Amino acid sequence: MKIVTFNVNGVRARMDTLIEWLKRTDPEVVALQEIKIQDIDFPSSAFEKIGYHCYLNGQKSFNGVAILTKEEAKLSSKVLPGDNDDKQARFIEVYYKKKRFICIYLPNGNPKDTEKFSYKLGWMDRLNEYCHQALKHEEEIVVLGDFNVIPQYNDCKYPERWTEDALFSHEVRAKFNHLLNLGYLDAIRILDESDSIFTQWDYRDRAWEENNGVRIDHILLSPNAADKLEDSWIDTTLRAQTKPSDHVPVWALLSTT
DNA sequence: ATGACGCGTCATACGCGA
Repeated sequence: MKIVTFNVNGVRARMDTLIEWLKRTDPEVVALQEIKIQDIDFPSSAFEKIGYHCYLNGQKSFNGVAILTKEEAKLSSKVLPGDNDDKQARFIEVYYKKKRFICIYLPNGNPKDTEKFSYKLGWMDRLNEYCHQALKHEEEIVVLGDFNVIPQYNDCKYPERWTEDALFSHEVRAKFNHLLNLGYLDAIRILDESDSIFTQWDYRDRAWEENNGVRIDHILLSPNAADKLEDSWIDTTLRAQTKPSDHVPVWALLSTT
């Protein structure tokens, strides 16, 4: 089962790219972030036409997540518990072929001296609690999306430039490590410990040309799901094409036996 | 310290992202 996560930075702006890419690469489960559109306006028919079912948690202008599946899935939640006042569309979960897929767009959190940062920390606490509870059911769990977390020094080109940033702050990295310590495994790092494997490059300052990127899009696997990991990789080719997202897709191949 | 680039919007300036 080939699965992928991709922050598209606006689904409407990316439609031509997305449809061609899906037809060419043929993933079975697709997690999208920053669709930046209301559910009612989401171009579902274009995806249905190429064989996908669409599960949406969108909102106008900002944020918004979706999961696309080849066969019908069961939508199980659009709410990350723990904050009844949270109106931001950053979470969607489906069951598909006896696996639980949790697609997230974790808050950016900058600037650090604002309520945006405390919202990020609270959101991560809620995610950790949710993922902790989920492990008790002995299901195979896949948590994937844009985490807005640079886990380690070699997940960016210039760590010294990120020390005061919400993506690399000690508190944020500690909470990400807490999630790993629950037993979830980083699908990319299981197979590749090398430097300079990034998933996002700023549009500005020739960041792509100079490979000044960060690794912030992740696929985390519960231990029983990690047992089935056959391959994982980051496909950077889309970033060099016309009118790209600033992020690229992160892939995993899971055995179905 | 600042601004650059791209997307979306109660658009032609601004909020937001990373």
